[in-house]
Amino acid sequence: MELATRERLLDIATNLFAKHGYNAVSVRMVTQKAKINVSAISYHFKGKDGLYQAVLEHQLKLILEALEVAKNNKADSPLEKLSFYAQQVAVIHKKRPLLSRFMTSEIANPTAIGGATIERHIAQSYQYIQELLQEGIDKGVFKDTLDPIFASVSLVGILNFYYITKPLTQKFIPQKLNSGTEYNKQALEIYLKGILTENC
Amino acid sequence: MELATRERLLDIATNLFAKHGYNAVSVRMVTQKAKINVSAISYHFKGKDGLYQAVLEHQLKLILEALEVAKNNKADSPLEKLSFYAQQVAVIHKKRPLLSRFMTSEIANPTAIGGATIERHIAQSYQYIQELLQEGIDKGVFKDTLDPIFASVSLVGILNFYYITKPLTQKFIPQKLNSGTEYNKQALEIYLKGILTENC
DNA sequence: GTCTATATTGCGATAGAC
DNA sequence: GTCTATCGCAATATAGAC
Repeated sequence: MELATRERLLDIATNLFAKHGYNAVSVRMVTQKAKINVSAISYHFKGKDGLYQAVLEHQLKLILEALEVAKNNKADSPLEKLSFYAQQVAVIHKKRPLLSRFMTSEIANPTAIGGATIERHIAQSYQYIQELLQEGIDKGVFKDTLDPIFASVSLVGILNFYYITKPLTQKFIPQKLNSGTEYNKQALEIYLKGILTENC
Repeated sequence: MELATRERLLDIATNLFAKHGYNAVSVRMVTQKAKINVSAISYHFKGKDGLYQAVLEHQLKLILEALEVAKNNKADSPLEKLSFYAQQVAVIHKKRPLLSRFMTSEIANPTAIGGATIERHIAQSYQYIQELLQEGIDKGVFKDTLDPIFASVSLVGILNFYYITKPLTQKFIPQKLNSGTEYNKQALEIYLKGILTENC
């Protein structure tokens, strides 16, 4: 069974936009790969902008969903919440292997279509993490010398950089099947050991 | 005294390419800002590709230079070498505030002009860091459970992510004068505490 | 829903005058 | 070194036939 034209276009466009970026991809490329006429883009998505927006929405959807799930962990300690959040990051990257491309591309060179949307997603993530960090500092489990803002950047950075640079590093870093999960585990270990108060 | 045309074009092109990326910038934009005719690009740089290449070369030059300087620290311990390297990262970002834009853009969507060059620069940095980490593990100062490859990604990530996301986060993260240096200091602290063997 | 045909705009490059 | 003028091409978009 073949995918409906709209879904096929969305799939092809996702891969092309992820690899080359919005401006380097023409709607002609997309429709040629889909073996359909150019005008199909306008019919299904009201133009190139609409196509890109549809792609982005699908890619970003999981972020806010995961954030909502994380926020419902009321019972846990800040340490456990941070660990759960980190795990969610790995899950999302596994489900959406191209997401980091879009995020990175929009961070470096925001487009009129995606820039504000991505900014909103990142801002919400940072806010949640900063609250967790502050809670941990107040409770004495995280070092009180920490700046929660800087520390939130460090966490997001250490957790995501592996995926961001993956298209580049996979040429000189051997890839195993569950590397993402393994990286995530070690990165979180380093980070948590780095922010916990000494108790020995 | 005005800058020579060539330098003025280089400067304007650097800012435009950094902000919008290679494909979103036309040579007409550059020359209009410089208040000079389009054909000047071909005259001075043999076309748009040559212009972008000249911009990239200027931006990247400091990376390999800093790496050479770092490698000449034969006397120090792995711990001190890592700290020195981290400090160099902050220095480079201060000298070239737009460098992270180019790196990030090329990582997400490599161009035919810059992709391979950036890859080479990053690979060399990773190799140096991995050697330091291995040396530290062998000497017993870094945890022997560390994977030096993953740990090198974590270090590069935690050190650079602040600069990568700066264009985006500066809208909701208050900026101080020497934030870069301060971030760098705390990030390195977290990372080093995270990889050092416990000795208490 | 998919096609052809076409309108319009902007791109990079360059020959040749000054 | 800088300009004008122009070429050739590819881009997005859309009206209208099927």
